[in-house]
Amino acid sequence: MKSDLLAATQSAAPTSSRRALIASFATELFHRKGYAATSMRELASVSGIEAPSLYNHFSSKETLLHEICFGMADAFVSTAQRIAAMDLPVEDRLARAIEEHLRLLFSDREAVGVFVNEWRHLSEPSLQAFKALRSDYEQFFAGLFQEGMQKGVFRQGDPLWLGRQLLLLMNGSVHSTARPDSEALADLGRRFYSLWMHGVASPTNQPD
Amino acid sequence: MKSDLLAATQSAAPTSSRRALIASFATELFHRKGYAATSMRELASVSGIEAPSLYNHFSSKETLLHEICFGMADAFVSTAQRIAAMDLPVEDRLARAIEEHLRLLFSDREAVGVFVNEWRHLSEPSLQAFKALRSDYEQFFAGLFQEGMQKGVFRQGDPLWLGRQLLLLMNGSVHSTARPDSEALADLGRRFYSLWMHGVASPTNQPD
DNA sequence: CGCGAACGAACGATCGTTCGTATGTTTGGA
DNA sequence: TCCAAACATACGAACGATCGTTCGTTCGCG
Repeated sequence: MKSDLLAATQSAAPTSSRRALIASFATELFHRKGYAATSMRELASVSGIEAPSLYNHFSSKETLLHEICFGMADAFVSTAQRIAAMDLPVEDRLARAIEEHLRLLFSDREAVGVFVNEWRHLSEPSLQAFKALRSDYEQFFAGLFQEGMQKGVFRQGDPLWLGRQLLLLMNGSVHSTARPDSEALADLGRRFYSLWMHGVASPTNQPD
Repeated sequence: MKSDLLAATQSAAPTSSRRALIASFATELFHRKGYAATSMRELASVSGIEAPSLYNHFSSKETLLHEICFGMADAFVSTAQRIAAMDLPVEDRLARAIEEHLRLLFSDREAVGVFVNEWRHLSEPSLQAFKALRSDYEQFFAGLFQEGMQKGVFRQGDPLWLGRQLLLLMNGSVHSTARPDSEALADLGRRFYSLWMHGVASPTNQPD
C-alpha cells in the first residue's frame, strides 16, 4: 500500500504545530479569496493534507473563522483596556491608542483583513458576541474624543462618529501602506496622529 | 447598442424593467451576504422567478457583478473628470470632489458596498480593467493634494497616500452614517472637508 | 406566426462534513 | 523492559446538499 509513503510524510512534519499552521493558512486564504469562496479542500491542499484530516484539528470551517476573528478582537480590546488605564493627557492616550492599534494591525495583516471583512459570515451567537466586542472598542475611541472635547483639547463634534472614522482609516491603511519596520511604524503612527489632529491644511491657513 | 436596448425596453414593455429589478435585487444581496455567498436561486427567489429564468436577462452571475462594479466605477471616474476641468482654487476643487463623492456614495449605498468590497470576485480581464479605473480615480485625488502642496495650500506629504486615505474614509462612512437628506449630505461634506483640512485639535492648540 | 420570457428537469461539479479504517506515538501495568 | 491498550492523526470513500448553468418546452403577447 501507499501507507509507507504516507507515514513518511506524516512523520516528516512537526505534528505539534500543524494546528497553528493550518490556522495561518486559513487566515491567508480567507483574506485573499474571502471566507465563502475558500473551500476546505483548498485549505487542505495548501496545508499538505486531505480535507477530512482538517477535522482532526478544527471541528468546522466556521471554527477557523471564529478563532481568527475573536483572536484579533480580544487583542484589540485588551490593548484598549490597558491604554484606558494609563495616567496620561487625553491627547497622549489618543496618540498611544493609534500607535498600538497600528502595531496590532501590522503584526498580522492577513488576520486583520479577515477580522475586518469576514466577520459577517459568523453565525449566531458568535456574531452577536463579536459585534459587542467591536462596539466596546469603538466606544473606547469615542470616549477619548469625548473626554478631549470636554477638556477643550478637541473641537466639538460627534465622538462616536470620529472614533469610527479613525478606526476605518487605520484599518483600511493596511491595504494601501507598505509593510513598515518598527521605525516606519512609529512614523506612520505620527502621520495618523498629525493628520487627525491638524489636518492637511498649511499652518498659515487658519481654521474657519 | 446598450442604449438601443434600454430605449426599446423603456418605451415598449413594462416587463423588461424586470432586468433592472433583478440587478437591484442582486445589488442588495451581494451587498448584504457577499457575492460568493449569494446563490442564483436565492436571487431568483427574491426576484419572483425561477433560477433558469435569470439567464434570459443576464448571461452569468459574474455579468451581474460586472455591471454593478463598472456602473459605479464609471460614475466616479466621470465625476472626477468633470471636477478636474473646473476653474477653481484647488481647495475648492477638493471640497467639491468630497461633496460629489459623497453624493454618489449615498445615491446607491448598496451598489457602493458591492463596488468597494466585492470587485475582487471579478475574473480577468475585467479585474484588470476595474483596477485601472480605480487607480485613475485615486490619481485624481492624489493630483489634487499634489497641486495643493505645490501651491502651499496643503502641508507636505505623500499625495497618493492622502488620496487613498480620504477615499477609504468616505467609502467606509457609508456603513457608520445615517441616511442623509440633501441638507445633511452637504453638512457631511463640510464635516469631512473640515476634518481633513484642520483635524480635530482645538484651534487654540497650534500645530507642532 | 414569431419571439421574448418563463418553466421543470436535470447536468456535472463542488460544497462541508461523516464514516470506517490504518498507522504512528504515547503510556501504563506486569 | 516489554507489550498491549489508548490516543492522535491521517486516509479514501462517500453522503446529501447546493452550486452555476443548460436544455427542451410552453405560454402569452404583438
